[in-house]
Amino acid sequence: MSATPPQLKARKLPVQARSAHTLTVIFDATVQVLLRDGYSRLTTTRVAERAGVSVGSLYQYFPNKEALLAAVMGRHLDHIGEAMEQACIAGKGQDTATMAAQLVDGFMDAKLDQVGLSRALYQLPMALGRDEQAAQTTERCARAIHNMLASRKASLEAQSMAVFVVTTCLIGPMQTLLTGHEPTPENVAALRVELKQLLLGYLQQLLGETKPQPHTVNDSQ
Amino acid sequence: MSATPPQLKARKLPVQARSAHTLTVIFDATVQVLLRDGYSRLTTTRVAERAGVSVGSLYQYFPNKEALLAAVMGRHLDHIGEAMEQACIAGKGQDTATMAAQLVDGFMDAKLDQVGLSRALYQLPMALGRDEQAAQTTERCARAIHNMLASRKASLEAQSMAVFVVTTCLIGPMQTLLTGHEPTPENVAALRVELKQLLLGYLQQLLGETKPQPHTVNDSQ
DNA sequence: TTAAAAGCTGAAGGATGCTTCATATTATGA
DNA sequence: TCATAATATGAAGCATCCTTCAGCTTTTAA
Repeated sequence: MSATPPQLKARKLPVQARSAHTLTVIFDATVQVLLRDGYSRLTTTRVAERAGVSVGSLYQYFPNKEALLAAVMGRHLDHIGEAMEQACIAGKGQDTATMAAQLVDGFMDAKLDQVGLSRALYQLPMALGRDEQAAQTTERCARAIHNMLASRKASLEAQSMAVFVVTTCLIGPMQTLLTGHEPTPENVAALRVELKQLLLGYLQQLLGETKPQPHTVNDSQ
Repeated sequence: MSATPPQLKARKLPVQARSAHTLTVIFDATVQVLLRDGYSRLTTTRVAERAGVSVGSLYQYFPNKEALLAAVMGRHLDHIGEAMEQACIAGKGQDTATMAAQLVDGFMDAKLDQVGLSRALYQLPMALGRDEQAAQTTERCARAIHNMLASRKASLEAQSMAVFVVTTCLIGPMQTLLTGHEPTPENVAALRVELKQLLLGYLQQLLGETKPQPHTVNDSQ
């Protein structure tokens, strides 16, 4: 199922405690370097240095730099996947509000108890300057959206997080769609419909068109 | 406002038609290389080659490779920003369904009339193999979610796009939050609340707890 | 105790790729 | 027409960095 390309497979599995430790420090160092220096300055030498091991050790467990990154990302993705599966099991058969809460908390918790790694991986593409641009565009869109919504409801100042959600909740679906196989017109059309439903429901709540749905805000942790 | 770091600024602006054309072909070539060969194989030499100009020409307009990427991404972001502002203007003062439709279509159209570029930029981080992993995790989460929802509603087979939206709509907000400044606990808590509202509303529709909201599905293009 | 296995080291090979600059070509406008 | 500015060229310098490997140290288990 998880068919990892051959060049990305681990070269050797640790058998002694010593090497398991080495593997751990290499992982940690990779994340640190990613966070402190960014992807473009992540070199095998630098990782090894930060980890306090020699480059040779690194290459004992990873056939190449790419495999190292793949492993780090794989770990994180597994963590997310695990968390979501648990959340869904916990939500199974429950009421809708609980399901929603499980999904949100499951995802956010999983991301947040690996904040450093999460940030590093998201920023992976955004070498300095580019993430700045992206942030500015988000700001710009948020302003425009706030402005539009203010035409219908004056007291939006306290709702900046809601505007933020409106601004960003379309990103994930589109990103995922576009990252996969070239999207078909049918998929695109279907996605349009669903996203409109998604936003419509949320905006109606936000603009006070529906009475607040009865649900307990389950503040886990 | 758009404070581009000095090393990323264009080195020289075209004054003759000839150089304007050169700039265009360089942009196009960059996108092509990004799509065909991926980020890791995007070299200035290769871009110049594909563009049919010399490397020197490239460096006449961009101080370095990073600036080239920044420019390409900047263009795309501007396009998105522009589109969203227009959408918001069009939606201003309209009914909620229209607003939702404007936002969705505005965003999707903007992304889609630069599909190639969109895909290239999203994949930028995901050198071969890593995007595969990500896709698998999405699949995994979608299955879990489908399973959970099926405990409440049997006929979900026809709703795969809805499940997809549930699976992915949390990504954007978290990604954006984490990519910016280190998130505060207050922001995190507020986001939890909002995302639960977002999902709750959508899930209620999906599970048939609310009568379908009256809204015209505005199929632009 | 000791041979074999596992793990570690880091200098150096080799490849790649960014960037420069001296030179050549083309365009402008007086 | 001609001087000047704009633009284009691409070989080569320079730096970086991935990766290997022969030898050394530590652990295992017999």
